[in-house]
Amino acid sequence: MEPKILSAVSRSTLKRLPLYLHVLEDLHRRGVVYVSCTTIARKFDFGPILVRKDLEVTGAAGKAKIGFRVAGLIDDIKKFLGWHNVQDAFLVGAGNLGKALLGYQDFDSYGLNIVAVFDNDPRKIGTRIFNKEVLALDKLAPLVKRMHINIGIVAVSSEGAQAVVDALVAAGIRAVWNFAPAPLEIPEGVILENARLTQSLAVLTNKLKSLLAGPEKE
Amino acid sequence: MEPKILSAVSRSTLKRLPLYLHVLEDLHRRGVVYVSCTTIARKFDFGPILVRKDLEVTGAAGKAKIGFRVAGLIDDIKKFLGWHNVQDAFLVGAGNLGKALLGYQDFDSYGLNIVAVFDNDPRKIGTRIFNKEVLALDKLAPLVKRMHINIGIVAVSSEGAQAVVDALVAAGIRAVWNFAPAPLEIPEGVILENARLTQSLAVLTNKLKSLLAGPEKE
DNA sequence: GGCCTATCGATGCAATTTTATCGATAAAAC
DNA sequence: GTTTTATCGATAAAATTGCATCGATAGGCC
Ligand SMILES: NC(=O)c1ccc[n+]([C@@H]2O[C@H](COP(=O)([O-])OP(=O)(O)OC[C@H]3O[C@@H](n4cnc5c(N)ncnc54)[C@H](O)[C@@H]3O)[C@@H](O)[C@H]2O)c1
Ligand SMILES: NC(=O)c1ccc[n+]([C@@H]2O[C@H](COP(=O)([O-])OP(=O)(O)OC[C@H]3O[C@@H](n4cnc5c(N)ncnc54)[C@H](O)[C@@H]3O)[C@@H](O)[C@H]2O)c1
Repeated sequence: MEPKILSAVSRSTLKRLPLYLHVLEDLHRRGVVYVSCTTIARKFDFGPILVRKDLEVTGAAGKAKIGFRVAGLIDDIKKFLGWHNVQDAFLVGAGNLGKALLGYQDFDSYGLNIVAVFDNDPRKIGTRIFNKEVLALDKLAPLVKRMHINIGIVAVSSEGAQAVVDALVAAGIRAVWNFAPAPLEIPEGVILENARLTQSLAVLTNKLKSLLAGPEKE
Repeated sequence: MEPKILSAVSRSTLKRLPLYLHVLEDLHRRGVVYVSCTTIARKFDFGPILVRKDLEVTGAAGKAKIGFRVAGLIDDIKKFLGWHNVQDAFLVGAGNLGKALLGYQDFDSYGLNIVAVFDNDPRKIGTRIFNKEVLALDKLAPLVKRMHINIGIVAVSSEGAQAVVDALVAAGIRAVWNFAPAPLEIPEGVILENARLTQSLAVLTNKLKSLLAGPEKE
């Protein structure tokens, strides 16, 4: 079957695919060749039918009784997500979070490669973090064009975030991955995706509140 | 109206509440006293009705024509999320991400306060990060009990994550905020919430792939 | 003061998302 | 070789989520 092209693919499905990928790569490392949706679903709190429906969008095909070939499935998901070819990206903001992102080894297996860091703090410009030199913002636009960069990562404070996004867009960036909590504006035709940690935290603390308040009922 | 208690509150709603909070706190800083759902919704790509429905669960009440009192709404959301009282939390994993989390100033406004850090790397134990000493894992259980800690944050590598969660649960932790990509098992009655950056990245790269492949169609 | 307009809050409808059902198929068991 | 069982793939049902409508209300306007 062909993978879905112009994305009627739901966000929920898209967000579950990397979960499967992690499980699959673990199985692959352990030498497992075939896997069923039932086996994958056991790792999560939802059922095998949902897994099957999700995998459908990637174009992967399984066989009755034996399931999907692990290696093939990994390839299909990665291709569908665009992780089979690693994309170069620019990072803006060399603070605490920026450093962590720079030092993260695994991004390449998620199709991402941070090739340069920018900051507006003169004390940081010129220093090296994880063997990458921190560059001034006026280098951003020419380098985006010269290196044909599509992805910009925003890890600056909330106040600076909109200005940084505007600069990235003006420079020709096609997609922005934003870590600041502020809601940002972006023109048509450019992708904005927010990595909001606090959303996850909100779910946690709310559940915890209920748990601590009334563990007797359910 | 009373806030919803035993949570039939959807995850989607829960995840939008912190977004509103950020907008509201911005308005509050700028001296705005009343705000309507329409105004809030303008910052996002969904409508005022959804905002109103979301706010309903917090128990906040607005007035016709003028909307909600900003300060009151902030309080109501924070109370609903459990962010009005700051909870102490333990962090396990003093690596790149762990350092970033430790250095994050704003957690207290999200109801979280990291009070101690643990690691199993003997070279890290005893060092100080952001003025907090890195402790050995055998200190974990007694301190959880002594300090009545409810929240554990996992920022260790995937391989170590399950063992760390097990240790946290054994020590009496009630809720785990996990940053490792591995799917973890947790017993009934303990909350597990995964902060998965790669989910957000998956949405981004997939959209970008579609954008780069066919910008002609929509 | 009466009318107009923006907004809330409630109810009902539409779309999306998840779950269940069922026949087909391929491997395993007997 | 036949039966049994696990799984896929498709379709249909159920549940959830998001959206629209409508009356009520409070403030602004004439
Ligand atoms: N640290 C975390 O764990 C964490 C967690 C969730 C969200 N965030 C968010 O990520 C962002 C960064 O957090 P952080 O802890 O790294 O903050 P930080 O203060 O340590 O770093 C911010 C960096 O951005 C730079 N900067 C600020 N404005 C800039 C601009 N206009 N142009 C270029 N550079 C600019 C600063 O010089 C600094 O180096 C914040 O918006 C924060 O809310 C951080
Ligand atoms: N750095 C990032 O930007 C980033 C982004 C997304 C997810 N993550 C995830 O967060 C986790 C941590 O990432 P990182 O970049 O900080 O890695 P890291 O290697 O820098 O840090 C891991 C730390 O955990 C400690 N550790 C390992 N096993 C342990 C155990 N069993 N008990 C106690 N401590 C243990 C190590 O000593 C080390 O200090 C990983 O699972 C990673 O996949 C990181």
